[in-house]
Amino acid sequence: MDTPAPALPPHPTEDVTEHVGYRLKRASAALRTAMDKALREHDLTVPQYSCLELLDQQPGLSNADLARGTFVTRQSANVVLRGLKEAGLITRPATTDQGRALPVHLTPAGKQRLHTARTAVYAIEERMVNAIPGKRLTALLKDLDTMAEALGE
Amino acid sequence: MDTPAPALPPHPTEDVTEHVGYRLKRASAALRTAMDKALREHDLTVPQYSCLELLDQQPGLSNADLARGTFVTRQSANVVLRGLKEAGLITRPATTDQGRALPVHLTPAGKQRLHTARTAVYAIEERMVNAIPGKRLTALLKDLDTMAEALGE
DNA sequence: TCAGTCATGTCAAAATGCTGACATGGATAC
DNA sequence: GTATCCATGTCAGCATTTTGACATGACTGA
Repeated sequence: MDTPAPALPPHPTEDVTEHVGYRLKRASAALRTAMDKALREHDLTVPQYSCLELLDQQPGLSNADLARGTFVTRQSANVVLRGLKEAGLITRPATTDQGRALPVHLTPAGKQRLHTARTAVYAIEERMVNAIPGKRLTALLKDLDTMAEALGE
Repeated sequence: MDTPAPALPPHPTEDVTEHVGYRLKRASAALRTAMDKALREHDLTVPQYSCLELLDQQPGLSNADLARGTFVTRQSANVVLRGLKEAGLITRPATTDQGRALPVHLTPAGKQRLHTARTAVYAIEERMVNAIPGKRLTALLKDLDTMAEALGE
């Protein structure tokens, strides 16, 4: 009798909390909570911060671009942008010559706010990164990417 | 002149999309979307499914327990439970002898619904798991856990 | 006994996000 | 040219989730 091993079933445990999905959600929720708390002191929400960060690196992104980049719908992104404009952190033309996409840019105030908030956020990410063996970091990043792609329709 | 290397900075890239937080969010969002789509055919939302799954493994959990287990507030969990009760998938006493916590249980219909929906969800998780080198799965699970703990105050 | 603390359940209001729908500008096929 | 398709921005309505607040039951320490 030698079936090589009890052959851990494809879905190993009956304990949901052992599943990848659960762990993923848990880690993600923890990050979200930590960022939320940290950003509150800078009067920013997580989606707002995410938009600022993307705009800092790629000025001129459109609403739809930002929606894709922050993993929400165009409609949700639109609301975020309205808030950021209201706060004077971004500019957005009412019209454009070419196409429909309206390019968004950070104002000086926007850059300022982002730069101060960033230190708080980076401190959080540092806590995360330092907690895992440096050796595995790149593998972790790759695996997260791989999973995301495997699910992308 | 021989600084040993460009000495990859503690926060390696200026590209946000390379950060762990971004990848985490991306993977989590992809999973959420996939589950949402799959569960819709079973008339369940992701939080509803999560509650059913937890209750199947640990009958008698309270609303607060489920809130912690699904990473939402007590108030949100309460709304979810109301929906599940409305749909006849769970039972929840109006009062209790001991304490305030009201134990929730699955109805036969609840178990039934869970079992059919589960196959759809497991198929998704399978896509995820199969995409990553089996060797790294346990390390990945551990790292996700480690990160969550590192952030939990 | 009794005051203080904690966890639970719940109400109300606000914020946030999504689905569905529509109009417009651009690109493409014919 | 024109018909079709796609991406964008936006409106409206609905669902979900959170924050803030309050009352209740249980435990603890004085």
